[in-house]
Amino acid sequence: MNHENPVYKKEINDFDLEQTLECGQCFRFEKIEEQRYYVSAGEKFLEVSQKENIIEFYHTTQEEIEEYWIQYFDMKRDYGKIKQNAGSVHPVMKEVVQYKPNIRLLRQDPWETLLSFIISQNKRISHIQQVVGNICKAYGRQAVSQEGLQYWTFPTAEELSWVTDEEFRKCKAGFRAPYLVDACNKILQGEIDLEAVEKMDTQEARSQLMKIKGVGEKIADCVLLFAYGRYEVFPTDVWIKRIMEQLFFNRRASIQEIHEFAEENFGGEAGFIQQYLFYYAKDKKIGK
DNA sequence: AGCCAGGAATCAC
DNA sequence: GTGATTCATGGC
Repeated sequence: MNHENPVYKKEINDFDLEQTLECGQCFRFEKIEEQRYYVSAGEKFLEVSQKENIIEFYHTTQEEIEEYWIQYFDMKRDYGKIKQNAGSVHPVMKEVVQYKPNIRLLRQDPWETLLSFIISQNKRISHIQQVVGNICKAYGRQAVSQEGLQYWTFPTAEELSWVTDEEFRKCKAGFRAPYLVDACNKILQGEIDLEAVEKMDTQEARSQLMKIKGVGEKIADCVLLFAYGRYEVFPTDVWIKRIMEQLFFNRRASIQEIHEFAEENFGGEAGFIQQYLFYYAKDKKIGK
């Protein structure tokens, strides 16, 4: 591999590659060494590395970088400002931000994000990765990167149209297998149009996604945040619930209470703050 | 061995 | 409407 000549090289602040890829928002990455990864996303593939505040891309083209990866890594956003705001919305958030969460919100493909987060329910990140990988290997297409490395694309709804409950179980999807079948059916029959969701307001978009079996509020919000850039949503899983109870409530709180609190206090940056809290909670093993 | 995982469907009340 | 139980699988 020619590591002297990246296709793209950029100085960028408030960005940690490892944190960004391994924080549980995406699942198709492979660590090569410290701060060097293969990343698959939709039908695309990339090698990316970081040294200090320099990010480098390999196995891609200038054109693909401009039309895809810049947006994927949300590279044009000033995360210094985001963190500054996050630290000032509430006294407790200062500590969370001082914990150096240099996570960027990836802008991912809606279909891949939807299926990945259906799989995610009641699973740990490493296991989600396994199942998503199994599905790509079984039903995606084999492709070759710019520098001749083989990888698997994420299968489209069409490519999954013949896949049964049983077949998804062979990929270790378990009880989520029928949910995946339902997602494929609703997309293929046009009952849900993932492109149309882009234009809907967030409430309507959420209720569209929740028509799919196995998609509740939390998974819908993950898709809205990670694929549609709806930064006002606040996906509330077990970790977020625990950390919110500990930092802001000092008691048990319902999901609804937490959402209301996030809306009032975090506003349009709730999604970023959610990622910071998730990182903080997991790293400090809150509630474990 | 038993517990739990970036939850949601289902049933009980 | 809320609360407990169940779901498939793997890792600690």
